[in-house]
Amino acid sequence: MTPTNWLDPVEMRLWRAFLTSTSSVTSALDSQLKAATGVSIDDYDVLANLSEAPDQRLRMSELSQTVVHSRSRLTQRIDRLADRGWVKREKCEEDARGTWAVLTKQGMQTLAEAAPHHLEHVRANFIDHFTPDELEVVMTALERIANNARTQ
Amino acid sequence: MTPTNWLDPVEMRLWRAFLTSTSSVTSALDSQLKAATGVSIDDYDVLANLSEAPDQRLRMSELSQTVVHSRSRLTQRIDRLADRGWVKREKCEEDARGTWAVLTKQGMQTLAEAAPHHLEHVRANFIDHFTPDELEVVMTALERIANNARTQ
DNA sequence: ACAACCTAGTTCAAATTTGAATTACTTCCA
DNA sequence: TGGAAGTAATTCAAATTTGAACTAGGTTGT
Repeated sequence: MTPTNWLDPVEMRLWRAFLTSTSSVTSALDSQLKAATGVSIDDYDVLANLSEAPDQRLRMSELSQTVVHSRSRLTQRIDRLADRGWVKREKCEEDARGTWAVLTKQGMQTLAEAAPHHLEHVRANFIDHFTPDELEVVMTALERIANNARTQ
Repeated sequence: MTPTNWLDPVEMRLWRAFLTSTSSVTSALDSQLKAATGVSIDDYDVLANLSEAPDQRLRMSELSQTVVHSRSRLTQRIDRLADRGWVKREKCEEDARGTWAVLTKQGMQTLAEAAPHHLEHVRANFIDHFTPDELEVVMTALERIANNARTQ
């Protein structure tokens, strides 16, 4: 076995900053969004992705990848969103194994009401702290990371 | 109420990249680490923070802030780590309400065994995808974000 | 000295997530 | 064409997280 390739101090700071910014930003946004609208950030993420998909629908497996949920976790989240009337399931014609998750009118409305609050908080907790230059660099780098993970 | 301050396309890409890179990197690292060592990434984070603290101990409330866990979540995580013999609790002399979470020798050993695997994966999934310039910029920006959240 | 308020940590039940097992289809290929 | 292997999604029980309520100390002002 090769000797451990420790992180140097700068690498370590980057990693720590990533871990901490990640969890503190999402936990702050989650409580703010829940308090204002009753929607969790994971719920919001599902609704937002559906709202932008063609015909406001995505296959369960595709949605589970975009929101980074395990299949069973997504199944159960869609159960709850369906209970609230924000999403419904439809059989998939092309593949009888498949299911579409479809955003309902009510779900669209909920999203529309939540969006202004949420975006305000996304700005306050995240976006507004970048300079324009940083924004570009960080975006590029994080897209590369996200992309790499997606294709693993 | 003021009109919604939507994210422009670049801001949106940054936000999406952050969300996705965040969850896919942590979920990949978590499964790799669990598979190799039986330690979750949250467990690891606790052990690593304790190992670097003076006298390998931190007050529950301080630890809960650094690992971004609610108090009850940390209480229960420490319960489980204590069951495994990796951490123990000690009464705090200065403040009778307080508790120290203390890394045990066994916990230190577990950490030492897990570290090489984990660091390798941190490199493969994250660090190695940055150029040196990006590394600096992203680190600075994310530290600002993390810091801001901490002092809210 | 004591009442009102704050802080540290835990407890408990309900909600959510995990992960292995299961069901029901599809695809591949001999 | 049939059966082995793969994919889509769900189910279920165990593990974890959430959040409100609680216990026990501290702190402050009068």
